Order: sequence, then C-alpha cells, then structure tokens
Amino acid sequence: MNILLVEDDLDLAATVVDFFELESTICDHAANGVAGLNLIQQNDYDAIILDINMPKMNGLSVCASMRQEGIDTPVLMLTARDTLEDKLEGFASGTDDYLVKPFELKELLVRVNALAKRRSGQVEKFHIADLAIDTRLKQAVRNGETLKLSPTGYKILEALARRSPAPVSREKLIHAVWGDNVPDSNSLKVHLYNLRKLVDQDNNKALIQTIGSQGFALRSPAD
Amino acid sequence: MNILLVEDDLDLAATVVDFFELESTICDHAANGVAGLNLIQQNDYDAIILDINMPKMNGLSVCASMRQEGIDTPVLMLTARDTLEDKLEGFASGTDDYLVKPFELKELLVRVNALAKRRSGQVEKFHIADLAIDTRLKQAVRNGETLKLSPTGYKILEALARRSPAPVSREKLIHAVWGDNVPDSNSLKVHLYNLRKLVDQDNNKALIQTIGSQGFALRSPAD
DNA sequence: TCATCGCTTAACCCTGTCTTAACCCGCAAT
DNA sequence: ATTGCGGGTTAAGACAGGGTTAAGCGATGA
Repeated sequence: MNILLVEDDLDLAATVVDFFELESTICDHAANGVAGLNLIQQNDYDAIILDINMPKMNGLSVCASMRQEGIDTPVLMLTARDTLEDKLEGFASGTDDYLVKPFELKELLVRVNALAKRRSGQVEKFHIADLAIDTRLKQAVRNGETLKLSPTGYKILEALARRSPAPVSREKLIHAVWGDNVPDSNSLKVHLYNLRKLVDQDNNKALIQTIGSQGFALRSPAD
Repeated sequence: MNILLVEDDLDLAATVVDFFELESTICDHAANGVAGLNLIQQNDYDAIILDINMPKMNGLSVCASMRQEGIDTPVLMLTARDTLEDKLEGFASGTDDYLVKPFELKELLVRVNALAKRRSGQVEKFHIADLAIDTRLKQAVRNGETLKLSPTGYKILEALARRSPAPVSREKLIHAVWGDNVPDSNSLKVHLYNLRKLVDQDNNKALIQTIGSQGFALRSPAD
C-alpha cells in the first residue's frame, strides 16, 4: 500500500511514517500543504493523511483543491481542533474521516486501512490454489483463463469460496443461490456437476470436493 | 438517500430518525441485530448505522455477517465503548467508521454523508479503454469522436462508468435514470440497445457487456 | 403549425440456462 | 443378498433473459 502524510510537525511525522512502514505500507511525507498538493497531483495514493494547521497552505485548502481537480483519493484529516464546527468544516471541504490529536497510532492505522480498502473497490478477491475469484467483477479465473460460468454456477462458486476451506452444507448453498424460493428437485446436484466440469475438468487438481455428509468444500486436495 | 439505523435505545433512535428525515434522508430503523440483518439482506441501503450493544445479536456480529455474505454497504458503528481495543475490534469486523456516544447529531450526519457519497462517487471524468466521459460537460468521446448520445443514453453510460468495471444491476440502472418514476416496460432494454449502437458499433471492442443475471458492465473485453 | 427527436411500449425471436426426471454407482445397514 | 441412501451423470423440455424492431406519442424548436 502507498499513502501520503502531509504534516509539518517533523517529530510526529517521523513517528507515523515509521509506524506505517512496520506494516509494510509505503508512506511518503510532505512538510507543508503546497508540497503535499504537488505530490498528490503527481502520484496516485491509496489514502492521504492531512494535518490542518500547516504553513503555506492548510489542510482544508489542500483537500478542497484536490477535490476540485477531480482527485477522489480518500482523505483523513488529523488535527488538534476538536470542536463540532471544525469537524463540519473538514467534511465540507471533502474529507472522508477526521481524527483528533492526540490519537493512538493503531487507530490511525485501522482508519486509513478502512479508507484505502474502500477505494480499491472493496476488493474482495479469493485465491484457492490457482483459482482466483473476483466478487466485484463477478468472475473467476483459473490458469489465466476466465471461466465461462453461468449465473448460478458463479453464485455457488462464490458461496464456496467465502467459506473456503471449510465445507458448506447443502442448505447453506441452496440458500445462497435461491434464497427462500427453493426449487423442489436435485437442481443443486446438476449445477455442481456442471460447475465441476468448468472449474476442474482441465486440471489434475480437483478443487471442488465432496465432504462426507457435510456438504462441499473448495480447497486443494492436499489440504 | 436511504439509510438504516440499528439501535435498541428507542428514544435515541427516534431522535436520529427525525433528524435525518429533516435532511430528506429516508431512515429505516431496526431495534435489534437480527431484525437489522434481515433488513440489510432485503434492501440496498446507502449506509448503515450500527449500535454495538444490542439484544439478540450485537453490532459487531451483524457487521461481520453482512461482510461474510458479500454486502459491502458502508457501516458506521455507534457505541459508548471508547477504548482502543473496542475500536480495533469494530474495524476488524469490517466497519468503515466508529463514533463514540455521546455524539453530536450533526457529526453523525456528515460522517454518514461522507460514507454514502463515496459510493455514488464524486469523480468528474472517467476513462474506460478508449472511451472518455466528462460528467461536467455531459458528453462522451470515443476515438476522438464525440458521441451523439441522447440524454437517457448518457445517464445510463455515466451510471455504468461510475461502477466500472463492476457490473451494475438493472434496478440500479433504472434508479439512476428514472429515480422513482419507473417506466413499466422494457424501456431500459431499448435504451441499452441504442446506446450500444452508438458506443460499440464502430469498434471491434465492445465495452458494454452483459453479465449473467447480474446486470451490465462497462469494461474492455480483456478484463 | 409542422417537423424532428427522443421516449415508451409491445410485440417477436433466439439463445443460453434452469429444472426436472430419469438412471447409475458404491456403500452401509438390515 | 437386499434395500435404501447419498451422490454423480445424462438428456430433454420449459423457461426467462436479453436482443431486435417498429409504431405511436409527446415535447421541443423552427
């Protein structure tokens, strides 16, 4: 991950940068608003932490400017100002979150992570062996090839992936696919059969496994 | 806008609901976690406010469950618990923001708005492959040529672009174009057909794609 | 006033998908 | 040995979702 900290208190900045690097997050730093805005325009960060009180250009202006330019990177404002008016002003200028100093580093971390995760489109991706499922795009890829799944087939696969490597009972699967309108015959069997053909046929490793009278699991055979 | 409040303190709930309705935001209410989860599964809210301490099912479990099912609606947790551990636990279960009681109604409002706004997007320009959309000028350009879109056609294209490359459901598209005054027949089909003729006809790459029973997506075929 | 444009509507068709009902097998319990 | 059960495999028909067309209507602007 790649974030930017704009903060004129150099001690604090160093602490924050170090802390983020421990979490294997690259953290650029700018010591004033103008320098920060330049970096924002040149790079594509996953999130930005903005101090409000800064020389040259304050955080509110930086945020408003970047929004004006159409940059929608998530912003978290960091400041000692804690009145309601200050917060409202912050959100009015387009910030996504507002944290008051003094703060816990860990809280800053989880808040920034939450912002960044959303930005990437709540990337919910599953990887089971060489199978990748993208829940946002509603598609699955195995061996670099996008699988041509039917709508129902995809739903079953996603439900399996969500619980992987644990087995999913028949009832859970049926509920995941049909909700409460359950078809009255062995439709699920057939869908599973077809799904297996698409997912496992061209491979020596069968990922869709039948577990006793428990249900089905998506995992590599070794596990 | 359409949000959900899950809160067992009925007095507080009534206050919040009233406050949001003043801002012309429809605010559903559930008095416990189980009821809340049901509403979440049945409806598509712009944001959800979750109390943590509740009978039957606490807010953390509600949040974790909905995320498990792939519902990525923004969540704001509301609670009297203010220790760092509590907050970390909240974010670990998948919340987007965390506000400690007692709180100012206005702060709740702007935070919820910030969460909801991020979903609808505040970006002005989109680029999907060789297609460029300018939401300010309300026009789209492909291969250097400005497309002669009808008003409705443009609205559909913009709605698709905002979620690109993820698919957009029929319902979402209809809502984006007509709001609540929904035409009763297959108007959307026809508009999509016409839109495809304008956008994709002169190109080998068809950007407007049909995704199973999920909806439609704007993305290049390779993805 | 007329012409044009865009929107809605209702048909129609086609294709891919879902359901259904078979039949098959192996295993375990009787 | 037999029976029942859980699961796998097929194929056929029904069905729905989506694509395509054309006609009519209202609004808008010349």
